[in-house]
Amino acid sequence: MGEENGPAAVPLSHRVPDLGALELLLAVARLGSLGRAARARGISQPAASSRIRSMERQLGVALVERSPRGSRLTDAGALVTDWARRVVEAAEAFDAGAQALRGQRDSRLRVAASMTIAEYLLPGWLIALRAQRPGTAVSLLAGNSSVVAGRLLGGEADLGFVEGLEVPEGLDGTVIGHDRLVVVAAPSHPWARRRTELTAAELAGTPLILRERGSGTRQVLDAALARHGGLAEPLLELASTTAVKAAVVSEAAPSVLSELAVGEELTARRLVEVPVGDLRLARALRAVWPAGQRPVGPARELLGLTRATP
Amino acid sequence: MGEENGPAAVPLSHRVPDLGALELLLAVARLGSLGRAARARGISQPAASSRIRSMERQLGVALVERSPRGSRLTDAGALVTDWARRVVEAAEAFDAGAQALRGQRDSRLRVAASMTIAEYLLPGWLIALRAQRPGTAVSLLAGNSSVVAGRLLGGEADLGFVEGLEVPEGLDGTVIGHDRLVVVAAPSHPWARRRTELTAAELAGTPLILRERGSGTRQVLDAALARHGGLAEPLLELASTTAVKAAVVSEAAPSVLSELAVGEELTARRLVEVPVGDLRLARALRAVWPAGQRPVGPARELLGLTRATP
DNA sequence: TGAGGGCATAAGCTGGGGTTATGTGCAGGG
DNA sequence: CCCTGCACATAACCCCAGCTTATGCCCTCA
Repeated sequence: MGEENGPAAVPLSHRVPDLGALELLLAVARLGSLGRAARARGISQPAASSRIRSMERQLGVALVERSPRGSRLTDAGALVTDWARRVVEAAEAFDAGAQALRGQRDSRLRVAASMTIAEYLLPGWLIALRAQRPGTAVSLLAGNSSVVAGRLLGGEADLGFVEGLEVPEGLDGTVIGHDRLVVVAAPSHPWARRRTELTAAELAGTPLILRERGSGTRQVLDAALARHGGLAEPLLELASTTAVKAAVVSEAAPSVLSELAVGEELTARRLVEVPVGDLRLARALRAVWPAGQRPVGPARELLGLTRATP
Repeated sequence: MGEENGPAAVPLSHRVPDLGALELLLAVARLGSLGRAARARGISQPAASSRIRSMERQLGVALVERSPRGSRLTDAGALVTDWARRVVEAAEAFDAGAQALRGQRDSRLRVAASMTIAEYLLPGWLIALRAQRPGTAVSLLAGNSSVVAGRLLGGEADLGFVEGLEVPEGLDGTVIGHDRLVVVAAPSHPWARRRTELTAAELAGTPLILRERGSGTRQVLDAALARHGGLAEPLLELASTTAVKAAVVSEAAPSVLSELAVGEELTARRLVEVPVGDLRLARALRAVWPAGQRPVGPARELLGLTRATP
């Protein structure tokens, strides 16, 4: 630090237009005119005009082609708009999650969910639910299986989501998916080029980069490899999934992570999955509710949205 | 419109903290203190304090637990931080792409890429390149195969990326991955529950939701299904991939889209892939360069980052 | 040729986010 | 035991990004 580091020294937030500008750009792309976009976003036409223009100045690229009959995106503008869409989508997920987190006890739908589900899946469901039943107030509480069970049994939650091998006592549930743990390595790692499948024993014998002991992922891994000689001493123990991913890419050692956490890295090939022949590292993801009380109303609605794989 | 629509009427950008605030929150999570986070982001401690506080007010949730010896995230704060991380990551990709788009002709590395690659893959590569060789100025031009070839042969680009069946005349190249087209349906669609694989003929005979004629995806699909009776009249033709995805979810008709475009939807199970037995809808993604001139310097560097699947 | 849609420019206001200066509370060492 | 250090909060002030209204120009079409 303290070192002049080129343009990278300017923080991200000064180089990327703010969400309002990105949303406006999407509206222009969709509606084909600055004025219409302005109306759609509830601002005046000059405001939209100036905002787009200052975004173009900031990025140093012409985004829209203005004409007396409307505005079209330039080629560069189309590309920028696609990238902007991903930012806005992430912001929508943030918003959906945050709104549920704030949700009061008197919400119409009170959800209790495990961390993994709350983090990766729930925001998407909430967006879908909002599209389907706008105005449904949802509240979210995140915690482990016993916390979820407690809330449901105490009548403080309407629907729960847990990951694990069995349904907690006193609850009914249905499997809505699986959290598969996958062995991942950097594309440059030898394991990424193997022609034969990895064996569980090999995996157990290799020092990995892992979350610290106690994390859900780590526990599953420990248990699954117990019969294969037990997990070798980790090469590195880190506190967050993000840190683990970064280390895998750069440190050239493999790791085992939830498929949900590395989905994007896998499709972009920043990480590569290494198949393991004799090991299935999967936990069921379940929706749960108090035994005998099948969900009704909004809970039933949400449940329907999650039932991807019956 | 014109209708009071509850809290949803407030635009997203007023309900989601701006990027600066999200970055600051990540810094607090990482460093464990408002003051340190403030220094890391180059602002004063009171500014950080007030920013975090106003974010908590905006979200209606306590994010950090202050103590005289530092600040820890609350449970809700950890969740919010995870969601925030995804927004910031999308913004980083935006920034990397936009910066390359602005890049001048005298950049150290001039890249020409097809739309699909520029949209989905290049930003990630550029982030990795920046991590590995900070300060490398990159310029990006997006266009179809012949545009890319023209730039390379004219000496106006150092490295190209194209998708397609063959390497353009005058260029050498290497396959760096595959753009697989996948049949996708809403989880509620009958195809999502099939126990048998779809056949190409069935697919060809079913009205789909598609991009309009002329899009790259559409062309590949047309060609591949020609021998199976040709594509049925589409149920709906839409202008953007996003619109297609939305329609597939709600209209309950399937579509065929690039794996890159639906990766996230698949892992989150908002969409389900339907395997097709007798059809491989894959295009190679290739890095290309003028015949005989193997890339050197930054181009070689970038090429290394993309060689996920040799 | 006049009306209307679409974009740009100008002038003025407002508030969010920044700064410096200063206060409070707790821990640990001399 | 008190003093010093660190971390956070409060106060007072400043600035500019982004908004609004008013207006002008350009092009198209009836």
